[in-house]
Amino acid sequence: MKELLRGLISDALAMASEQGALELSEIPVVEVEVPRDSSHGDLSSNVAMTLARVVGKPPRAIAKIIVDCISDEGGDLAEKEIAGPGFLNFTFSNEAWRRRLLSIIEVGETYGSSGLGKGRRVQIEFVSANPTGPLHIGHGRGAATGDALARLLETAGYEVDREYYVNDAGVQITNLGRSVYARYLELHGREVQFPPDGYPGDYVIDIARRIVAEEGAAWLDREEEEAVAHMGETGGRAMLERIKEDLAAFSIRFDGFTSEKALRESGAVAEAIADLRSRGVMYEADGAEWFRSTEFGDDKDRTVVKSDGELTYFASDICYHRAKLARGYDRIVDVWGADHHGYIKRIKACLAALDCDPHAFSVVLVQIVSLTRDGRPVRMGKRSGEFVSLREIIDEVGPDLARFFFLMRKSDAQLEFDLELARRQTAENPVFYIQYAHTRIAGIFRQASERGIPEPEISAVCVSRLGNADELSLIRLLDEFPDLVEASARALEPHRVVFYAQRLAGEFHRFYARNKCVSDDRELTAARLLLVKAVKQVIGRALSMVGVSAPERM
RNA sequence: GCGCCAGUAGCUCAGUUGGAUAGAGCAUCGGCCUUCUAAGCCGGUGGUCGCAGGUUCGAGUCCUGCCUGGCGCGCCA
Repeated sequence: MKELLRGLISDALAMASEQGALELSEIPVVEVEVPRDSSHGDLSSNVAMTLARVVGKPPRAIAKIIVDCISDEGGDLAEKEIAGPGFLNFTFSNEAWRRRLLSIIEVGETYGSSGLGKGRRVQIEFVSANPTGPLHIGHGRGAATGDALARLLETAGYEVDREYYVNDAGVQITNLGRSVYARYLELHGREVQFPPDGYPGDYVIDIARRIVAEEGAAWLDREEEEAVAHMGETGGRAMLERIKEDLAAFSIRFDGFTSEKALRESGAVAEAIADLRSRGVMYEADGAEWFRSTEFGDDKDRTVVKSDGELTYFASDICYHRAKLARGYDRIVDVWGADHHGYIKRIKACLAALDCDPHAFSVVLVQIVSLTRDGRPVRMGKRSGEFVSLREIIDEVGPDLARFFFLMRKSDAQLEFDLELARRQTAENPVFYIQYAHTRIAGIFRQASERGIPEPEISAVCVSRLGNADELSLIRLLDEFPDLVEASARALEPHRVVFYAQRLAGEFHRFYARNKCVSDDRELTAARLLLVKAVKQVIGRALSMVGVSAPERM
């Protein structure tokens, strides 16, 4: 409807300009929005106010001219008024809303999809947790966010690849190896000092047990270094498998896993560094090699090759992001824990040095989840070995609830997740509130079919009985859906979809409480069935966009 | 010290990228089942939008300075 109104206003401006009522060198972009207060009509525009300075007339006078020039041949408008400092408030005719509903139903399953992305390819990298331990609740939020972003961008017309970057090289894997080795020795009755940087979790013992079961005591006689390397590798592989299982339990799939180790061993990292050298953005100092990232907006230059010849973590990152570019993505989105925000500048710098358009790269930061149980904080952190795994959350509250809670706040705001509350409070749970709306509509259709009422055909005649306030509110909200999807995609903010779903469910429950869908009035029944069918479809779509199921029965 | 994020109702949070009288859920108080699922609906209570300036027709939103909280500032990963 926004588009429709923008057209009417633009035409009016053109006419006013032609008639000399307004002196316009060009027709400006007309902004139209849903007013907060419904007494201000269905849509309002501030053009008259923004034009005031350009045309040199008071806003209300301009508004008057525009209103007089609007030619509403289709009968779409019921009211047009000038209000306050110069707002133009419009109310559409019921007929216009009914036409809108029909067009929504005709679009069908794909309603809400858009061509915003124009089929461009975007890669979303998320989770990317080190394979040194199971996923914890923070990773869960990243997973829910990344996956929802992927779904959102797909809906907005992008072609999306989901990728997990595996940090399976370097110190942390060695530490895992040392930890497993220590447990391995313990299992063979040896007294050992557990490594100070080791991972104390029980899962490390599980890995050691597995190695004992499969390989016996063979490693007792080998060199420690060799054993540690082996156990790091085995452990990392085992952890990655477990991570994949946890993700599967969360219904999250990836199109690809890129291994840091593989990047290093293939020589790709060396190649990336050579590339930067050839671009003249590397230099040597203090025996190390640096990337001149300050030239691209970073706060300080960054070490790429240490003075002992070892590569830094950043070196792999340069390579990985360079590889993303080489794969031809039009956009790159990285979902990171907020504690990594300090890395944004250096990655941007590296991409800029590689001639990548800075707008093509975005980082979505996911803030800490503070987990509480019975109102008391649950401590987290792999170091302490005392953390709540994603798996425990899923087992406790289920994937739908977990996903929904992770997405209930914008991702860069801290989130409090109380497990007991999530479980206990099921009666007033927002997830169920939305799902219940979907279920109720399914119930309406069950009722209709029991009474032998046929699926209504889509026609103008059919919806002609719609027009009360509850019905119109629903159509208005349905109308907003495509804009909502686009805005969420543009802002990379999936939580907006959650809030929309809550609003729509609320509007439906109100409608449901006051209006009977299936009645003896066959025309009205058919009309309302069409309406709620559209509502069901959109609620279902919104839920699926955040990865939450939409049940037919509860 | 520098940088990033946040500060909105008792609590948890939205706020359509600068719009009109700042919203929702929870909590609390009071109503509503002869009706397609009451996991629901309707109403009441509740606010110095951290503080102070500035920008303009108009600021929760933008700019500056301060206050508070979280995080980050390695030849760690």
